[in-house]
Amino acid sequence: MTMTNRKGASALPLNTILAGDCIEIMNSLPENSIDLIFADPPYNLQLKGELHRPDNSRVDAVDDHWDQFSSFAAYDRFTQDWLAAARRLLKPNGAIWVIGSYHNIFRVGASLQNQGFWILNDVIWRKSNPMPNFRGKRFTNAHETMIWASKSEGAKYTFNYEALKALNEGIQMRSDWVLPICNGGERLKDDNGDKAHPTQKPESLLHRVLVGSTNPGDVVLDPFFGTGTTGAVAKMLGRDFIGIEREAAYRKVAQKRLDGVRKFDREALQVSASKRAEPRIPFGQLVERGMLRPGEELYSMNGRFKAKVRADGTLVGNDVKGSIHQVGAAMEGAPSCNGWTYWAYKQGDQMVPIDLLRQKIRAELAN
Amino acid sequence: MTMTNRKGASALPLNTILAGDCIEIMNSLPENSIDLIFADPPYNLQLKGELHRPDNSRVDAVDDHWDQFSSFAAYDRFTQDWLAAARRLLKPNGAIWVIGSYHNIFRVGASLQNQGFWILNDVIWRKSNPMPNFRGKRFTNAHETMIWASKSEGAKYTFNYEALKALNEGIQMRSDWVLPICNGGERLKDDNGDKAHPTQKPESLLHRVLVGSTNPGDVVLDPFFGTGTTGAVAKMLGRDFIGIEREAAYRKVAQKRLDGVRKFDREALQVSASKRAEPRIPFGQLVERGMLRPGEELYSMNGRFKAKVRADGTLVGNDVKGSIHQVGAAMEGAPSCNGWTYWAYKQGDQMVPIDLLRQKIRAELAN
DNA sequence: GGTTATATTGAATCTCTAC
DNA sequence: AGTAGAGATTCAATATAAC
Repeated sequence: MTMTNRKGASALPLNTILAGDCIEIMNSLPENSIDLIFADPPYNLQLKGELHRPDNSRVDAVDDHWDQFSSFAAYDRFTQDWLAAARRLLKPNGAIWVIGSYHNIFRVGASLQNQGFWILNDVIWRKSNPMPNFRGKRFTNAHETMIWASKSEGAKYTFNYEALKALNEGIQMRSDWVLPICNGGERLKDDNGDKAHPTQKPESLLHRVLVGSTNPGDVVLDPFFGTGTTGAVAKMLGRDFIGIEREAAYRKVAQKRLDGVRKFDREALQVSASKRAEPRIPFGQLVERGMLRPGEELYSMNGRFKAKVRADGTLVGNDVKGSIHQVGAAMEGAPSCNGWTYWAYKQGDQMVPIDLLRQKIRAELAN
Repeated sequence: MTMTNRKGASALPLNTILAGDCIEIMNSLPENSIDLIFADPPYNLQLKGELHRPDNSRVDAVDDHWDQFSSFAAYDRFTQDWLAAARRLLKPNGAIWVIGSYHNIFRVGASLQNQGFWILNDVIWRKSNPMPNFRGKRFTNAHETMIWASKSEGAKYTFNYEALKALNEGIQMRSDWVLPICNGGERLKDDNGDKAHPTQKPESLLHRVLVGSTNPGDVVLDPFFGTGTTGAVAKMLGRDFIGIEREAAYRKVAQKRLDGVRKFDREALQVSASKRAEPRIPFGQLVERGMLRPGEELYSMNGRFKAKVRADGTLVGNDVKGSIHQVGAAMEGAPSCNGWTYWAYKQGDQMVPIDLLRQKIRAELAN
């Protein structure tokens, strides 16, 4: 078992599968120590009798003993208990994902809100190849719901907006994700060749969750580890994981799976970063460095306005003085304005946005 | 006001809009008399400040008084009260639909279950043209959730399986529906030319609901009638409706709308048949799905260049980072480049164009 | 009249840092 | 803790204007 020290000092059993009840084990771990929790709790499915396909073959439904709850009240108690334990573990800026279906997700969502978690999105996993509804009595149950929540309102959760936008070829990622269910070679089998776990989640789903809401080196906890999809993807992506699983059979399959996973190389783990993460360059530096001279004129990109650079890095034009942002906003009569992309200078006949000069400085700083 | 006698004998104010508080009015109507309830209750959005688009225009938010609740507890009481009144009205084999967002739907779902309703499906309305996330801080909120429930477990609810299958070009209807939001000519305007209601639902949505879960002659109740989409579609489809609406302004717009609706409007039927476009497959999906691994190398089909795949679906090579198209263009010094046909991966000795992987996903989605 | 830019808008829990 | 200022941020569908 790898133990490690983090700021705050308590030891975490990183990259291991812990055996036992998830509530007890979570309560034994140090508080405020986890960056992200991904949880796929039992679904409280209430299949009465057996289900048969039209050809009379039996559908292998989720009917394991761990999925039977006597009542909604019992399920609520269970949910509240494991959520409270999870909440204690999360760092103040940590976040949680919970996946479920209509059988349980409404109760989970209400409990999350009641405990002070702040819902950021509900995300729909739209299955591209779901099991059809054999009886034709309802809609094909073709999706599951995930809730993404921060520990509390106003917390600074991690969201790699640009990386997800890149994953989606330049268009911001929506709350509905179209991904296939886990089958084929990815679906783990037990020694009899049967599926090892009834609800194994696809790695593609966890890839998107972890790329979007964690950074390399973060600690990801999965209290219902199952066959370890969360751990496998975390390892690939250079995140640390902690798994908790009660059933020995699942732990065995998961450990074997994890042993076979390789981490992607460092360069591949770099993702597109947001501008917010880049160092801040005051406009005055452009003047100090002589990239723009006091007295030089700047022009709005829409060609409608101009202003003059002053020695202290402010602008003046149309009786307005102030920062590049303030003067731009005043000219447009707008509540705010990004001066970096609003203003340009003249180079011969060309209009060059001043943001290019900032980029030049940033490139210098990077070397 | 049309009054009519049904088996059970009590009079129902069919095809009218009742003015007042929906709980009081529902309690004044005869029990076990309604076939279907469609409810679009307040979402309790809890908006804080103002929001501006990147172009500085202001978003016209839903800040109406009817959406304000002091706490989750207050919202829960309201939900339990109107659901109890609705439940009393439903025939034993009646059913209910409730639509909501993550702000309220989990509380609604839990209350439904607590009161003995039996959830049949949760259905996702995937908006083809949602409002984007302007600040890049969350996923585009691109869907709303509907819960479909029978009055109790084992009830013989109405489900027109074949009609829905026909609506869906012969394929079983799934639990996710892609439909555009209500705009254009369908969006009702007030006398000033502004939108008459902040959250008018599209007729296509109600069309699918009513075709699927009612029969001609059924009575459909909408306790939050608004501009009367439920009534308009019910009238077109030959169902009777009862609307309840507290705000006089909404009632006025709705009545005018209803007066203009003809039964079996052909055009409306066509609106509901959504066209299927060829799905766009972002390159990132090949990475998420494990068809290509982060760190793997791609080669240009002309054999001159190579680049490495990153975890967010971008490429990196020769100091250039970006999409498959951007990096291809940069390497060739070309203004643009179709990365799908430009790049290939190695399979043994073979070079396989990545477009083949995209075709594989498309074929999967067609099923 | 027809085609091409430009403007508007939609159920939204939508920033971060320094003072 | 609250405030002020820097500065980052959008997709699809209509409607209207311009050419």
